[in-house]
Amino acid sequence: MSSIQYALLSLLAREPLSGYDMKQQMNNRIGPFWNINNNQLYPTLAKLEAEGLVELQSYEQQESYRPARKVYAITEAGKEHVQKWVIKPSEMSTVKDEFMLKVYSSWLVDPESVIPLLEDHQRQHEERLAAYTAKVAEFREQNPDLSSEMPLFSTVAVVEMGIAYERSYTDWCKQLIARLKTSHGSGGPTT
Amino acid sequence: MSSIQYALLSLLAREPLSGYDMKQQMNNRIGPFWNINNNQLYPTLAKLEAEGLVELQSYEQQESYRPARKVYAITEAGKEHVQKWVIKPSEMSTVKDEFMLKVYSSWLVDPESVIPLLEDHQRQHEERLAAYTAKVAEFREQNPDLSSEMPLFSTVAVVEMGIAYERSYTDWCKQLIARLKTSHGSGGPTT
DNA sequence: AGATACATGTAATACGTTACATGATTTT
DNA sequence: AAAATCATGTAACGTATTACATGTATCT
Repeated sequence: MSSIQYALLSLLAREPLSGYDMKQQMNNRIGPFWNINNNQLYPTLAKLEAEGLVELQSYEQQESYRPARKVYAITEAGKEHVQKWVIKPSEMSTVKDEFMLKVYSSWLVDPESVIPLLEDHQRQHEERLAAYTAKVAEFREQNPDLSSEMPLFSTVAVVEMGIAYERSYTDWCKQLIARLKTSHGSGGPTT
Repeated sequence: MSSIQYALLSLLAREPLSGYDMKQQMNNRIGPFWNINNNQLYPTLAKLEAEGLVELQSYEQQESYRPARKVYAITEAGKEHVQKWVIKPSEMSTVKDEFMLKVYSSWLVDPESVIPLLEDHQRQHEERLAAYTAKVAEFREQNPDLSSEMPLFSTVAVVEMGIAYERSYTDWCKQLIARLKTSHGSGGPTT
């Protein structure tokens, strides 16, 4: 079974959701570590339903022009499936960051051209860092005593990895920009 | 043009290599941020050659039972292609870490089962951290005055991101393990 | 006036993974 | 005796991306 199926089950293990909801949550909550698109979402949901891991909980007819909202819930079998998967040892994943590939070839171009790219990525990662930091603060305020059997405990853990990741990325960008600026200055005058 | 093509060009921009060499380097040097397998490698190389971005530099016949070693070099067109790609602004990539998905669902299982998984990942990431740290030290010793137009400058930059990433991951594992242990202790006695 | 939100879904294409195939030499 | 190293490549399958399709209400 593929990761995307577990991703959907992980969301449904917390509360019943529609496909639309799942997409929102995935791109907002597990956001830094997974994402999904429609063409994976709907067939995967159908597959999970056929396997008896999720079931249609309600079929709310909307304003007629809009498709009916199909809310799914995880089944007992689905929950057990997730539990078995969680405790199964796994290897580290490869990151696959195209920007790192670019940095690996950045010696081929003028530092003047690389610095704006790094500044742009720094900004992007700083934005996400701020968003995650705010989110964790909000969660902790909501519930100061998190214990490991609460869904929010795990949510916070994942967002905290997001924070650590974004902070590292931001710091690394800053450091490399500084290094490129001095390395550029000692290279020779441009004017 | 896909990332994998740029990955191969990025390697060949530094020195001529065989397909086999490229695979080794990718799984060792840009390792944390990209990887490749044979079925992508050889057709992609053929495609790059057809597009005139790389060319066959030599065709060394080996011990007869072994296929001839085909060494490729980047062309001027290939180099320009890489340069244009490097300075093109790009979005952040999504990480897609299956382990984070598991942590997101870890509230469903006993902390006693989660701790070993975290310890295992901590160990894996610590190992890579040590390897990258040693590599950077070696690079810096080889050449203490790195300037931005040297390939090694970029190599070091990428490996340093690797170090930052592995350190964050390791620290996060440690912190979460500690938190699970206290959270577990306060949960109630098992014996 | 145009973009965004809601809500489902499909078609076509591109990309990635696992396993297989050859085959002697060297290391464990 | 078994596994890894070198070195190329292919077959089959599974996963992911982009774009499209429907259709109104509301926000900018």
